[in-house]
Amino acid sequence: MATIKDVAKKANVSIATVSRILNHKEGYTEETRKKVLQTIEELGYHPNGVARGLISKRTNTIGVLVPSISSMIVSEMVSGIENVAHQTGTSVIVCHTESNGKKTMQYLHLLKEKQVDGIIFTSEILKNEYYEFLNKFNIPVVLLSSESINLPVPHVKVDDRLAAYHATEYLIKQGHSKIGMVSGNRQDMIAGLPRIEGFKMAMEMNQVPLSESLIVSGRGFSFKDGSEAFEKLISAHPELTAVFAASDEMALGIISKAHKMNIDIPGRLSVIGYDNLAISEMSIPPLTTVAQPMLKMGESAGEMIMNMINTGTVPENCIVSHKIVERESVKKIN
Amino acid sequence: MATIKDVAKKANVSIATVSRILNHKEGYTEETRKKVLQTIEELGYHPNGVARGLISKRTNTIGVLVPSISSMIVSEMVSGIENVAHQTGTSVIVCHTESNGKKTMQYLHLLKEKQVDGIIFTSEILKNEYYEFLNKFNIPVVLLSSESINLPVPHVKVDDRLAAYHATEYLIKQGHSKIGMVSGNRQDMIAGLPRIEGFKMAMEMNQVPLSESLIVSGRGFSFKDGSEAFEKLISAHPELTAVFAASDEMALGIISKAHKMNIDIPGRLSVIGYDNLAISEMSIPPLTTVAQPMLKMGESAGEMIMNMINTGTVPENCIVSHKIVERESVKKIN
DNA sequence: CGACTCTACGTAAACGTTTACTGAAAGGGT
DNA sequence: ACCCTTTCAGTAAACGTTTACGTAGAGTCG
Repeated sequence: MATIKDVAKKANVSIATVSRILNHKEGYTEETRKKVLQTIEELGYHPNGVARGLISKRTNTIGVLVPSISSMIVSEMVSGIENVAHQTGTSVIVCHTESNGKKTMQYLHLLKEKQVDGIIFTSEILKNEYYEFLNKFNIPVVLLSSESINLPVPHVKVDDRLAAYHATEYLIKQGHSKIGMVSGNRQDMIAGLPRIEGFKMAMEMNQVPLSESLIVSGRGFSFKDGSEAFEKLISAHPELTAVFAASDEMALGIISKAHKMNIDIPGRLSVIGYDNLAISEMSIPPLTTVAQPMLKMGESAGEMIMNMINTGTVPENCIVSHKIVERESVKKIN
Repeated sequence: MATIKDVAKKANVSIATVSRILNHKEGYTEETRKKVLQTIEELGYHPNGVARGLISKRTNTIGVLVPSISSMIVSEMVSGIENVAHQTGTSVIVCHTESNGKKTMQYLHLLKEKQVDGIIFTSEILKNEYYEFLNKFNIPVVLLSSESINLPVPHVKVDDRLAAYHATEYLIKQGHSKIGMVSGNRQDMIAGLPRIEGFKMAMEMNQVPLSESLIVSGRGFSFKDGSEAFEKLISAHPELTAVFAASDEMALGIISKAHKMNIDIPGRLSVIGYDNLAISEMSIPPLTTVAQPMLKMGESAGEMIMNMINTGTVPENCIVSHKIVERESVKKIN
């Protein structure tokens, strides 16, 4: 395999010159540049990124930690990250952590050993342990679709509380006043609690009757969780005309279960979801839902981490805006 | 940042000894081992993978090239790959190539520069240009859910023709004799043509009437493609009682369109899909489909590439078995 | 007790780059 | 003609490891 030395020898110059040419520094004539470039061509030489990384302390690689939640929700964000990373010749190592925290620490070690330039934490809370590790080694971090209350780590996310507020308000504006919520895990400080709060807030602000029994939460945010939680909800509150689901998958679970129970959607029951996954336009009926711009969020996170790496500064948090995409699962009533 | 030198100095040994201890070679007493391990702990030393990679010519990193097709179909395979990779401390760089071929070559260059130990090509045909490049630099490759007729590159995939044959035969066994197919891109030598062939073969072998107009193909394999192709198919052949869709997404498109046209599924029309994506159990009705064991395929491909890397030998191809998972979108008739 | 074999460890080269430093030649001003 | 500056280019150190080779001391054996 040809190295920079081979090129230098064959072109009758020093390796320094070759390096300079490759890196577009100055200090050579157009003539030698041509000559070197040509022998590079002849030799089929490609620079060795590992050697470069060793001395430059930059690997042009970032790590992304994602939990093994719905692959659908994650893959778009990762695409966004890759989009901006690849523009600068940076590549992305994705690590799927199980909810199990031990694996996360392992991956952190792995990524540190690989000398990644930065790490993006996705949809996962940043434990102190993780932060200390990263901080100790000066590895830039950004949180994507997550946040940290106490640690000085920048994040990009949508305002879940506000989005849930809007979703609920949307239902109310369509004339609904008997509204329930199928929530995700209440313990989840990122996607669980805030959405519940937003729901409650919208109900209260609009003087819609609200009781705790109108909110039933699942174990997670999955299809099955949604389906099961909905069953409880609807049997306790058969009068409901609308439901806010904390995720699209849950909304699909609701639709599926409702179908089995012969509850027409949106005829008798309206459903609004949360996420705007690709599948939400494939459902019957197509799902009205609040859209998180996953791709854009990924891109923002990518840009943030790149900035941190390049400038060493800590950027501002980025709250991206959600919007409600209206399809056919919510009916206007009255 | 602590290096091996710091450890050596503080522990009063040479760097060689530290290295030997770290790599579990022989040549030191238990006593010195303890001492070194302890100072490693004290210093918070972590080995630098880049430096190691430079000399050992192994980066413990593999690249995975995936086309930007349905993210759903891809993410499981990637998970499989990661599963086996991570077991040996290897990490995975995923590159999303657009169908556009130029980007693929770019990524190949990137991955070569990063000195990945091997590359997995997913759902993409291996052009000669790619192969030559990889071959020139001796980078192991395996094809996942793809194959090459003329190039000596091992692959893992299901037998698409056979699987399509079985899917069609399944329909026939349920009593259907008026069967159409909504196929993907005919030009696609991997997932397009073979599935059509399998369909035809099953029809012929079972003496079910077959005409070219019973097969209408979409541009790709998407929801929309399925929906559009189905519209054409059903208007030309309103007598159909069953359809074989070349992908689950297409099947969902069919179901959705059928719903709009007031065609009951499976009451009046049975549908069988292909892929067994997560969403196929979320549809109404839940989709009967051909399951490709994506996760397992990813794992097999991962194992194959690891083998190639470690032994330098070329493993056998791996044809994994599909199976039909029966849900509720196909009705038995007569 | 000398020769020989192990064992435990150190020395230094190598991996393929980047870059600070140095130097030579050329050009320009007086 | 001399000095100063600029431009082009080479030398060598450094990055943090692994590893081939060398060596000193301890143990074994006749």
